[in-house]
Amino acid sequence: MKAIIDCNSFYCSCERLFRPDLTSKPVVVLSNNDGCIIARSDEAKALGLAMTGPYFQQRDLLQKHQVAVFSSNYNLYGDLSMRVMETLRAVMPSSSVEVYSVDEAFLDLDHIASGHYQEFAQHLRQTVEMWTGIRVSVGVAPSKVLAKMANRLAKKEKKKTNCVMVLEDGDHIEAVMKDYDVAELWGIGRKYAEKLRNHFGINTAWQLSHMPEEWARKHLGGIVGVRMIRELKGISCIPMKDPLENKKMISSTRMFGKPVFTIEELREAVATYVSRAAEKLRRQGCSAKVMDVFAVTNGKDGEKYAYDPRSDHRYVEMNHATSFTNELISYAMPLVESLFRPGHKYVKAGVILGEIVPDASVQGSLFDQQDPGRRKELMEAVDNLNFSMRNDVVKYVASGLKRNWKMRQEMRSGKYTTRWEELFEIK
DNA sequence: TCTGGGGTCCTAGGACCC
DNA sequence: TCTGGGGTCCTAGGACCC
Repeated sequence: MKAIIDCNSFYCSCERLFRPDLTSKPVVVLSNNDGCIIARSDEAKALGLAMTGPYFQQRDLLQKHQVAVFSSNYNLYGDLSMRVMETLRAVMPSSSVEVYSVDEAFLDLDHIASGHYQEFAQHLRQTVEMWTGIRVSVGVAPSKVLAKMANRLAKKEKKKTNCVMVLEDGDHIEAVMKDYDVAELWGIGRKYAEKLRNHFGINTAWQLSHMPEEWARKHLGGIVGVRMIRELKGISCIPMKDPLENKKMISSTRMFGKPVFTIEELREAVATYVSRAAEKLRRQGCSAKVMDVFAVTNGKDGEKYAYDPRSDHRYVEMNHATSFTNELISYAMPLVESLFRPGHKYVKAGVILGEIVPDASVQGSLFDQQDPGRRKELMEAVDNLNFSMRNDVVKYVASGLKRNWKMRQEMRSGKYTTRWEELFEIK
């Protein structure tokens, strides 16, 4: 059996942890740049606030109902996420925990005897809440897809289910699936949902589960669709992922707080993103061989916003895989030069690192001038300073000092758990 | 003039997730 | 005025090879 454990309105719960006065009040958290609403508490959902709705369009409604609004505070969420995951690893055999996202983990329950799932899931839920203050919901079922379904149902009826739903018995599963909208399945997005409904008259999970595999292969993304059908039948075929796997691609991209028109500013921004991506790369002990830099323009007046993040990009394969910030920046800058077009209004830029390999297997270059050992120490020192003090306490000049383009974050809460100077105070 | 079949590798793009 | 960021996996199709 598989379980998925999922934090309830995670970002909102994190904010509330340090603002107990907001318990059972509506709370929302905004995306970077304070652009969209990306998390809503139950109370905010009840007010009819749309997920990923643009903030400025809903501002009136938010004010009218005195909703507490926060800019996203990823340092805080990341730290609390780690605590939740550590709790799971303490209660479970740690190899059976797959961290799936910042607020979710799949669990392998093979060590639990049939008939004890409910009890175990409740125990998990209570332990996480007690140790971290974060409330979670648990779904248990024979496959990941069905566990996700159970989890969603548990969340929908928190009172009735006490945030846990176990789907074990065949009749129970059938009854639930007959009533479950196919569009809400994990793995069925907007496009497939439309196609299923309009072309094939499939509306429920139950109907979908009875389609032939060959049909799924043809119409539902090939092997992905076949797996979906099997998972719905309770045959687990989406494996648990190895937690030690490294990322295959690392990126850092941002909308600008204000549009950028000059190459100097674009250079600064890209150098900053390179630094950030390189940090992530070093954190997983890897180097990258290729780099892609892109910039998104906002057309001329009246023209539709071209939201293809790769619409204008340049790509370089480096002499050898590296994770040194200065080296990566020196590869990135010529890309910016060749990308930049005077007179354009840039609204976003980013960098993507690819062909990522563990440091241990990087081939040294014959023509390397600097001693890589020394540079490694330098990078570690920089990372440590930036981690323990304040972000970007040490940075490269190329990444700029003024940073006019930096994103807006007007309502960010304190980094209560990761920065001494922002420690939570009780008076 | 006639002009195969099988394989691999790469990239772009589409779909999905949170 | 103002619409996020960071990923994954899969397929189709082109280029190239023998």
